[in-house]
This record gives sequence, structure tokens and C-alpha cells, in this order.
Amino acid sequence: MDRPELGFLLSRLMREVMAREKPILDAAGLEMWDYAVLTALADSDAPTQAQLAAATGRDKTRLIGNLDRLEAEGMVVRQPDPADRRNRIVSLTPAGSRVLRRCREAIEAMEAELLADLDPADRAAFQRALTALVENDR
Amino acid sequence: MDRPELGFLLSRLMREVMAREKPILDAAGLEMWDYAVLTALADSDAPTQAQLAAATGRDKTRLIGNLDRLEAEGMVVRQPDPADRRNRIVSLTPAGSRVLRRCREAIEAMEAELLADLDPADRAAFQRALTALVENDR
DNA sequence: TATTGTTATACTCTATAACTATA
DNA sequence: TATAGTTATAGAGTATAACAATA
Repeated sequence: MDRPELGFLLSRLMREVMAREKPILDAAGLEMWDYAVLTALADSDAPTQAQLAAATGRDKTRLIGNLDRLEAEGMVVRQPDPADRRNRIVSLTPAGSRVLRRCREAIEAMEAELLADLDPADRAAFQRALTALVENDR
Repeated sequence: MDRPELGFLLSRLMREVMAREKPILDAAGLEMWDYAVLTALADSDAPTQAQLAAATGRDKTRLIGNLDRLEAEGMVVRQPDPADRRNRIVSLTPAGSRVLRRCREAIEAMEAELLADLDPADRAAFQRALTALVENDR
């Protein structure tokens, strides 16, 4: 066949990455989206739920279930914004930070293994290109 | 933040690619999965539905709706396999081939544009790495 | 009995529109 | 009136099990 299309390759690789992430997140009691939310929280500074929804590309109504669960498990807290009490500021708890760090380390190790067979120069170019493509489409 | 994770980057890029494919497929009256099925058909040789399901990574029960629609629109035909009449052999019609070729050309042009800003060496390495990663995880 | 394709069912995920409380 | 967060509802997508025809 022709060279496979980008969409085809990306979806296959995405499926593989998710399959390898699943046991790690399961062990931490996290769903895929919980992890995305925790990661976004670690990278932002005291976001409102609306800002957090935008940062994760998740709809604000769908974010709520994740936050409910994460809050019930003590990984995040929601506090009213004194400046505008319609907003709720979301932040990581120490427990949430710990869980996130553990997952992140395991996932980075998994990714290193996944990429291990690549030629080192190709690996670097791959990561550089991927980052650039995502930056461009912002 | 740390370097973004592979899963994060892949999902963002995947989302962008799908967003750019959508108008092309809409114009052809195809859903995303219809296109995947047509592509797999062009690359395989007279597959049964089970083989086609495996090739697309789609469950056999979910494939049926796509085939029903594609057959109703005259893009594929299902014929009983004379050698084993439990099987149904799926094949592209000339009309299906035409639609597929038009979409494929448009999508390849879209991808070329998407990758146009990359350094040429990085672009080649990116495609090489992506292909290798998908091959490995087969 | 096992397998291919199909249908039926329940379950999850998603999108949309109300609702509340604040502004 | 408009906005942030929440809830409710309906729709799409998915997984699973059963079924008919054939081997």
C-alpha cells in the first residue's frame, strides 16, 4: 500500500500508549482524564474550573465528574475565589501531588522504553517535530 | 512544565488531524470509520468481514453498521464466499474506489500542509520514527 | 460443537439545554 | 443581563451476549 497516513499512524500509536498507561493509572486509582486534569493543575497556577476545562480541552460539564472524584479522594480542593465568588479555584493537595509524581515517573519510564528501539537521532527529531506540530496548532 | 508527555502530544496532534480531515470526509459523505474501512479494503485482498475487522482494529459487530451504509451507497459489496458460505467477502466497487482516491488525495495534501513548517530532515525522521513505532507494536 | 455474521441489550461517553448563585 | 458552576436529559458510541446459518 501507499505510505500509511498520519492519522492512521497516530491512532495506532495513541492506542498503544494508552494501553501501556492504563495499568499505571489503574494502580493509582486514576482514570485517563483524571491524570490529564492533575497534570494540567500542576502546570497552571490556581485556575478556575473554566480555565482548567480550557487547558485540558475538556468540556466544563464533563470536568465536574473528574473533580468530584479527585476531591473525594483528597487529591484536589475547590475553593471559592474571594475576588469573584462565582469562580471556584482548583488546586492540588500534597496527596494529589504525590500521586501525580508517582504516575508521571512511571509513565516517563514507560515512554522511554517505548522509544528505546529508535535510532537516537530519529528519536530526538521525532520529539522535536511532535512538539513543534502541537505548538503550531495552538 | 516538564517536557509534555507523549500521550499528551499525540492526543493533541490527533485531534488536530481529525479536525482537518472532517470537512474532507463530510464532503464525501463519509464518517471517519468509513474511511478507515475503505482504506483497509484497498490495501487487503478480498477480506472477510472478520479479517476486515481485525485489519481496522474495529470490533466485528461495530463494523456492520459501516458496511451497511457503504453498501447502501454503492461503495462496497458483500458477497458470500463460495469456499465457506459462512464468510462474506467484502470488496470495493469502482464508485468506492473513486471516492476513496479523492479523499486520499485531499488528505495527503492536508498532511503535507500540516508538516510543511517542519525542518525537512526532522520531517523525514518524524515519519520514519512514527512508522517504526507502529510496526514494532504489532 | 465451533465459527461467521447479525441482532439485541445494557452501559458509557458526549452534547445540549436548563437551573443556581453570583456579578 | 451575563457568567461560573451544576444538574438533567437525550443522543451517540461501545461492549457483551445471544441468535441463525453454515461448517
